[in-house]
Amino acid sequence: MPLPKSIKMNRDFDPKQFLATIGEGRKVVVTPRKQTIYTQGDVADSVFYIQEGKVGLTVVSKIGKEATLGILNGGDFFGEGVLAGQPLRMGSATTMTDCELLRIDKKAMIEALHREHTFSDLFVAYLLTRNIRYEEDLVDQLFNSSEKRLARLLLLLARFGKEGVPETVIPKISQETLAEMVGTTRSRVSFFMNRFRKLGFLDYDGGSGLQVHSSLLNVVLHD
Amino acid sequence: MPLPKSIKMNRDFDPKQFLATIGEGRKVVVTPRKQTIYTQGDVADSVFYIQEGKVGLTVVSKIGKEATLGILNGGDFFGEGVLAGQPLRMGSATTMTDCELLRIDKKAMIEALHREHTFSDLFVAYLLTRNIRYEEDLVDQLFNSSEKRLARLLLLLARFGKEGVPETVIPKISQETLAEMVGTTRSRVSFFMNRFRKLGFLDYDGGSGLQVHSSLLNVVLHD
DNA sequence: GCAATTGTGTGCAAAAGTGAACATTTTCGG
DNA sequence: CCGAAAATGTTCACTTTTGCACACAATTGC
Repeated sequence: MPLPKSIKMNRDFDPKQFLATIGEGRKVVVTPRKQTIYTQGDVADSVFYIQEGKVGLTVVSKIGKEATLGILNGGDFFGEGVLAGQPLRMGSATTMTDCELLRIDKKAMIEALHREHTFSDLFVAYLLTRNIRYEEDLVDQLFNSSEKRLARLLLLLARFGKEGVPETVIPKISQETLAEMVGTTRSRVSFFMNRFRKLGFLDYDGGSGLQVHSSLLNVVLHD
Repeated sequence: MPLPKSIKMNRDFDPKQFLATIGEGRKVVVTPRKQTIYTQGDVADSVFYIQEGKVGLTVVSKIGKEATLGILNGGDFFGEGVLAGQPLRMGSATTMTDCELLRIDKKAMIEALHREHTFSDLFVAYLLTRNIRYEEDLVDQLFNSSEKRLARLLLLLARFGKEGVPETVIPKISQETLAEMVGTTRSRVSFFMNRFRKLGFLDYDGGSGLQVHSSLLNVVLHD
């Protein structure tokens, strides 16, 4: 096998081949949307891999405030903290769409990582991109105002479709969730969303999703 | 080899044994403190491993604001973004003490990860703990006020020595750096530091390091 | 279809945080 | 030991953010 130029995330990875590399201790889980996969505080003993669908990761603070740490897609892992020895889930995982997940026992996961390079690479690639994303999110929090953070989030959500397309539709997401991701209050999100709309940076009218004019919204970020 | 219960960070890892597993493309680098290892925007072609010393990671925003993303210690890696295909350094790395680093070419790193399970485990363990730390930092930013964030940071810095010791000395770190890590202004840090001192949560008098009374400072976090 | 829930648009006072100024105090190289 | 440079303490006007409140949509589940 030729040595790769970098450790690549292979999103066209064939699930069936993948399944074959793990013997016991793995199970396909199919869930409808808005289903809880695990809850903050649960005993942790497995890692999940998303074959299909979107999963949201959230945390609740001592005083009941809620934060959304990220939205994961097909090809992503979650609950991997258990591999570092975390005995309990530090947050909750909920499906945001109908999902097909792969639940892998901790033991089977460690075994698979040792046995299959393809799989190990896939996992390391995921960890690296996740690290980069967390770092970017942290920098965003440290540098930017809530208005800019919201603009960035909308751009990130929009870019999930295609590259280079000037405007994209964002599925459907409540201002409450946006607020939890940006780290601000819902009223603030409502205020900025209306501002962006008035400035023509995006369109929405209660119904369905919202249309983001990326090139225009970008102006907010770069001041 | 028996299968481990979890992927453990092995901080007693023998550097010499480690060196042996990597052929060409690795080099021991010895630097005095306050030395720049790489700067934001540099072309990236290698990963670093800290054998000895402390390294700070910083980022500068477009408007010149500076943030410190973390302080790494012996056994940590940095610059690993290159493995995910990042062509340029997204931040700067600077030694905070005299350091002994291992510089590993990207190619040699990927090779080593494929060849040596011990090394691969070490790296994956590092990525996992780093992920957890970033996640915690992000949650901290989303939930807590700057006073609490400062308290948490001081507790984290203090705990680096021993476990269970009620009070510990933090080396020496400027309020400026603390501010960059907490994500606030220096004047604010000065204000809170004095408050903590008046309340007897910590001691310092210009000179040397500062003494943190962990159990007392903990009160700030838990309100 | 209707009631109950969930989402949105506003306004506003109080709290938190910023940024810049200026006075001291410490550190450190020579 | 001295003076410059770095670090710290303090103040203050100004901005941002929060945490409510309340009035209306829009959606969902009987």
